[in-house]
Amino acid sequence: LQKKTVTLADVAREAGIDVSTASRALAGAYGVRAHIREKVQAIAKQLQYHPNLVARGLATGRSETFGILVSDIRNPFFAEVVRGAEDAANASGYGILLCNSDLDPQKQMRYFRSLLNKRVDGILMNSVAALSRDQQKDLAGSAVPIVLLHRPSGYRCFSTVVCDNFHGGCLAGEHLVKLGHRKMAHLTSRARHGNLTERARGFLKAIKPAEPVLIRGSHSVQGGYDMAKDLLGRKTGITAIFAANDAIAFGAMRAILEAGLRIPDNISLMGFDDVEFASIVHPPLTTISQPKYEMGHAAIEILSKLVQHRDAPPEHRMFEVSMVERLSCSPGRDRSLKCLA
Amino acid sequence: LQKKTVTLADVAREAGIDVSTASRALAGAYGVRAHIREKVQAIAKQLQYHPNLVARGLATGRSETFGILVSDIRNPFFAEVVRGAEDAANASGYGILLCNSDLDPQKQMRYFRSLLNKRVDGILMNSVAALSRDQQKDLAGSAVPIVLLHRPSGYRCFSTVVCDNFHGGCLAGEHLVKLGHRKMAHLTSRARHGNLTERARGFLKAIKPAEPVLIRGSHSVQGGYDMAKDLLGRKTGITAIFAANDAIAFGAMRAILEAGLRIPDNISLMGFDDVEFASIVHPPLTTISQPKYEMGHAAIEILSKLVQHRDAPPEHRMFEVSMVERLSCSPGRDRSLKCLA
DNA sequence: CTGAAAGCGCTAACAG
DNA sequence: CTGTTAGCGCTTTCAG
Repeated sequence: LQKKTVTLADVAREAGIDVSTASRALAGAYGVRAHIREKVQAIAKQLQYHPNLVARGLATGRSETFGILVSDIRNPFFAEVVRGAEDAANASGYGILLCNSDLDPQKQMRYFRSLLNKRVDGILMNSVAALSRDQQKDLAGSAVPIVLLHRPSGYRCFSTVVCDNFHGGCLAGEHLVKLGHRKMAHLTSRARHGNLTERARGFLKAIKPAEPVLIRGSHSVQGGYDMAKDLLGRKTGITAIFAANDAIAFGAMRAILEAGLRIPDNISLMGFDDVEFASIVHPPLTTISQPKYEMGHAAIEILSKLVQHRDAPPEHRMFEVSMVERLSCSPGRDRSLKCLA
Repeated sequence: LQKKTVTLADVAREAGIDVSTASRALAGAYGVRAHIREKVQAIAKQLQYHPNLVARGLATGRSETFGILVSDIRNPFFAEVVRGAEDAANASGYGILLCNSDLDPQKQMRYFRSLLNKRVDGILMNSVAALSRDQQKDLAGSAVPIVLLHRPSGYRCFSTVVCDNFHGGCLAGEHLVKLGHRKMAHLTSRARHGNLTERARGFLKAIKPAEPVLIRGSHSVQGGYDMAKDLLGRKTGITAIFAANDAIAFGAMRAILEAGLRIPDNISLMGFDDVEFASIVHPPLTTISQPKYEMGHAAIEILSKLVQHRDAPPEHRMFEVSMVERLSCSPGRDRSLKCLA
């Protein structure tokens, strides 16, 4: 923490040896006599030597840094993933360069480019779905390992970390059906979005032969609010709602309460993700839980591995989901009459 | 995005000039004939040249990167601040290295050190309160500009970005008093924490001569839950609670509801921060709003300025707060009898 | 205005 | 085992 930074040359001079020897001595032994290594290490500590990682990066071609490109860190889902990623990175001596893309293709590509220019050793992106075919090809053509948080439709050269979205959708559907619900709605994204599509597929399959009222909008709190308001205005007589993620569910919750209805008495509500606030809202939200922190962690582990073995094939990890039952759902069949919607 | 990276030397060779000239040409003119500059720029684009920022960093001593050291990005408050910071950084061509310290002094110092080793151009830290005198001196002694999100008690060499916590506390107190509350509680942190202390001071002053029941714990959702549970168990007869931040308020909210009480009918509740979920919980939380995004933005602006003028004095910016009134508070005086607490 | 040369601090082949 | 020699790719004096 000194003003005048001490370099490896200083250490070497003080020890009366060459910088290359000093480098090796500090690098972790191998090919340097024990007593001289210890001496160098002692001097390094005494002089408070700290390697200039920029210089090392230039010499080695590795920056000991990963890039993370999410749509918005304010989304609690990503915050959790990023935290898991950061912890994993830190444990392996890596740093994290954070970028927020808002899923804007332009921004995404610009950030990607700048991460490349900074010579990151790998990149974790939440989605390439908004990118054109050519843009995706550009990413694929770059030399850096990339792991995605969804299954891309096209290129197979990306690694992926996902949860079992399909199964999650099934769990939600099965739960609501078991509770006796027959007329249900599903609130999901308008945009093409691999994960949410899978959730919808699982849900549809599970509630068959029933068919949900399908509403599409923005997969955000505001979007959930808008969709639910629209839904309630239509008087469809549904008794339960499955929101494609918790944010949508929170928005829907507000719309439902504002409409003078009660959860779960009049309408049952389920979410997906299990963000922290799912347990804090009132009523606490029944939702499908995915291991966000672990997924971020796993993504970085994959990148670390890929850095070691440059030629290793992309890796794919799928995490199990589970339903966490709280208080936002109740039996549906016999109550359907009471439904004011 | 090509496999074989093209260097400045490639561009120079193609243009038939020296790398130094090419460097200047791309750097932004100055001292190079217009037509040759354009030629170089054209070739650079055609060859898809992208500067290696690690190399540039080594040469210039600047990394075009800021470090951000927050306790936990999963805290929505910090997510918002970081997003503002990232946007500001990006706008000036900077990147953001994100670290989560959990306010653990060891971790904090380790991260700080590693940011220094990566040669970041400045650091945004949320707090140094957990650090010892000596550790703070270490930070102060480093050459990088540092901006803090609170007023440190000791060293004056840090820049700061804060909101008017004292005034925010006053606003909360005045509001509750105006509503007729006389017996109130304040839920705050156990740890020394500049910002929260200020809020408490403002609150105390505003409700004078009334004296609040003061409860201390962890400034988190769980902490709020525990504190409120403790409080309600004591049967103090309070009719309103001012939580030192929204997280505490959310926890308190759950404890209150679990105790079979209603907000605001039995107990009024106020928070501080105005995170997104303050408007989503039920009832929506009345709280003191501080401009989180703008504060992160401002912090980076200060760092950018400090990078330019290395010798400029530390800068201090205080942001105004405002009360946003939602539905978690109601008149207190005549209801005090109804209070079951 | 432009080229030559030096160097940022470190690593990595290659001799000795 | 250790020192010598080359760079990594870029910026930046300093001459010409």
